[in-house]
Amino acid sequence: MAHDEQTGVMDVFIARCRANGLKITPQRMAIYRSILGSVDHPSADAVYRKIRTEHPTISFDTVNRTLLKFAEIGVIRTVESHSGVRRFDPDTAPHHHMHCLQCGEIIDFCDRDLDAVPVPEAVLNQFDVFAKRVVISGLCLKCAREGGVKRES
Amino acid sequence: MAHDEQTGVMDVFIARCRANGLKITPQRMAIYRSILGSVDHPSADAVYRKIRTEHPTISFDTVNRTLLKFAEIGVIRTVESHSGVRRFDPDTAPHHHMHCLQCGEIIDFCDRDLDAVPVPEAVLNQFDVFAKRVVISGLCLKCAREGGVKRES
DNA sequence: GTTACTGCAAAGGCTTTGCAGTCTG
DNA sequence: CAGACTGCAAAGCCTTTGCAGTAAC
Repeated sequence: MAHDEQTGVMDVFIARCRANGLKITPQRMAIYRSILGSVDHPSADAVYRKIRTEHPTISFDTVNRTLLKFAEIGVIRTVESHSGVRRFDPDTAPHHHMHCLQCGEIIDFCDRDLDAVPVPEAVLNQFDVFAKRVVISGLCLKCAREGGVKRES
Repeated sequence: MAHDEQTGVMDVFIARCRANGLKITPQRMAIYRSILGSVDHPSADAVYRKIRTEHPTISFDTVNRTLLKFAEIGVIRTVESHSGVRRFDPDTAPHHHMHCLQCGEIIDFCDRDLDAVPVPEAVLNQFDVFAKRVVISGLCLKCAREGGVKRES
């Protein structure tokens, strides 16, 4: 990511916070910068452990509360998960998920055709649609090689 | 549901258990029958509370363990969730979800066109696909009426 | 009779809440 | 300076684990 692009992203972030009445603190800047660089879908704990290397005094609670706040104002998202642990997604652009039933990994992928699938009119009538995504469940290559899940087809 | 149809469903269920080496117990029968009648996506606790009215002596642990076992052998599914509480889905046929960001409700809907969306070849090459579903995020009518979420577009 | 399941209890993990001190605007 | 944020600690849920007794096959 080029330096001016990074600056631009942070400017948008700051404007977004201000627009929602959130104060700009060093912790929030660090947390946002950290999660922006994540390609996976980290849990609050994963973000905490990563950020701790640069900001040893930050607390887990601040990280967790901040991530929830960010999700609330829409600068990040929470992703659907089967594991019982909440995970966050810094990518708010439309994209889709492959979800491994064995290891729980969630892998992003993009596809213009899937982006374009129409929302049925019946849904539009009874729901205020913000976003849509295709979620594919199955096994990642690694887990498939290791023998798959215990399941009858 | 007609009586013979109900019987048929239970027969399939029993055969499925036997094929996976699971014993048929009154608890398992009751739990399966209970969740079959659910149109929502109950948590283990919800199933427990519902089943308790008919089987006051059943324990929460049995319900929870049984639901996990059922999901393992594929007679039910777990659904992706944002809330941190695991939820189960008795409907193993392909269908899609509307997910309310405010109240967390997950509403099923069916759509032939969405069932038919093709999985990209790039995904097929790096993933063993079991199922796919379209997940629509937004607000249900009730929550939309109550003012929606705090979020900047 | 053997193997697996149930129910109870305890432990474990993640998330949420309350509060005093501190910092942003 | 006022209101909001941070960090610490404790409490709250939900889920998982171990074990003895019991039931299915």
